[in-house]
Amino acid sequence: MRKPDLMGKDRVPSNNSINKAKLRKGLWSPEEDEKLIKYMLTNGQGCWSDIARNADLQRCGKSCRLRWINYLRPDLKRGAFSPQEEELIIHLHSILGNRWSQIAARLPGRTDNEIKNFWNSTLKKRLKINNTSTSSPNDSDSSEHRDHVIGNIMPMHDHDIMTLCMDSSSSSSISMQGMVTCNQFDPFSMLNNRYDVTAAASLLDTSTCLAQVGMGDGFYGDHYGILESNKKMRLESDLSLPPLESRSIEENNAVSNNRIGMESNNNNNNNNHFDNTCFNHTDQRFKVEDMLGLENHWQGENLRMGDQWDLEGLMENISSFPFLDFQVE
DNA sequence: AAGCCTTGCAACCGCCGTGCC
DNA sequence: TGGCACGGCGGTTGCAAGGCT
Repeated sequence: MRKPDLMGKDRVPSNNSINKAKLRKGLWSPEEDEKLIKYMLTNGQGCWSDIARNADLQRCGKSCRLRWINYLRPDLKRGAFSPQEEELIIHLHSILGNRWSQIAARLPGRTDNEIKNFWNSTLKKRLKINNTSTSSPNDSDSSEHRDHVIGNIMPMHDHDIMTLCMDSSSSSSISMQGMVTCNQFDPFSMLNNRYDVTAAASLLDTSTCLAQVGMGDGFYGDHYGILESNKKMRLESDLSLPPLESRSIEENNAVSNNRIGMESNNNNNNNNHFDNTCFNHTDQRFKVEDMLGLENHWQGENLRMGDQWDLEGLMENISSFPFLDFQVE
């Protein structure tokens, strides 16, 4: 925490920064929060320096952006991280490293700052303790589960991670029927037998779903190379990377701003209520790939929010998945 | 009760990439 | 092509609150 502080205190006003000299630093007051919230809900996201100016905030745009993203955003989750979230963070961190924004993108309602803080203050410490206390001589042969069993934290199966993502992604309102189908197949329980055709088929369902949500993202792009060179060996861990969260609320808000204040909030799936907001995530109409940054042209191209994914159709196009090199009978 | 220590986390800082002029 | 503004990101700081002695 920082004390509210006027920049003028220790800043020498320059000729071209008379306005900057008035910029505040430190903690945000409730009044400032209110101004920013009001402005954002009325006007949506734009140029942050304009927002700071137009909202009558003596803050730099950067500060406004940070405040909004990390604290005021309506879709933010509040409260402690659930065990599933913890496990997901650990899992993602094992894959992504300190790319907090990437991790946050896969944890709906959580910010990179929040995750970073949580990692540095809690998880890092816990893992350190666990690593020193639980290492056993037999650990070496359990490399297949290395990503999921860290210290004595409860191992979480990939489908759990998937489930978590599905649940917590509900605010994005993408129909997850396809995902549910994946879970019904329980593909990960069969992963130990990689070359089992049934497992492969189930796996395909999962990868289809994942690909539909995740392809086009830079990370998957990176991993495509890995998969190309080491497909089968890496399939498990790659498939366990949960889908990206839908785009940030700012972007969603930009779409739904017209509705703000005009519709009641009937989104029962969204736990993150914001007293004076009326975001309606269930009725947004724009392409899935727009939300998810997809640029490929698969059959999901024209899917819209609320549409169901045509898994059967996708299954017919198995060969279109470049990172699957096994054959389905 | 008071002082010290630890923890959690909001916010800042500096760097980098991108777009515009 | 260089300079500037801006947004985004990861690392770091420093305050408040709670715990401990």
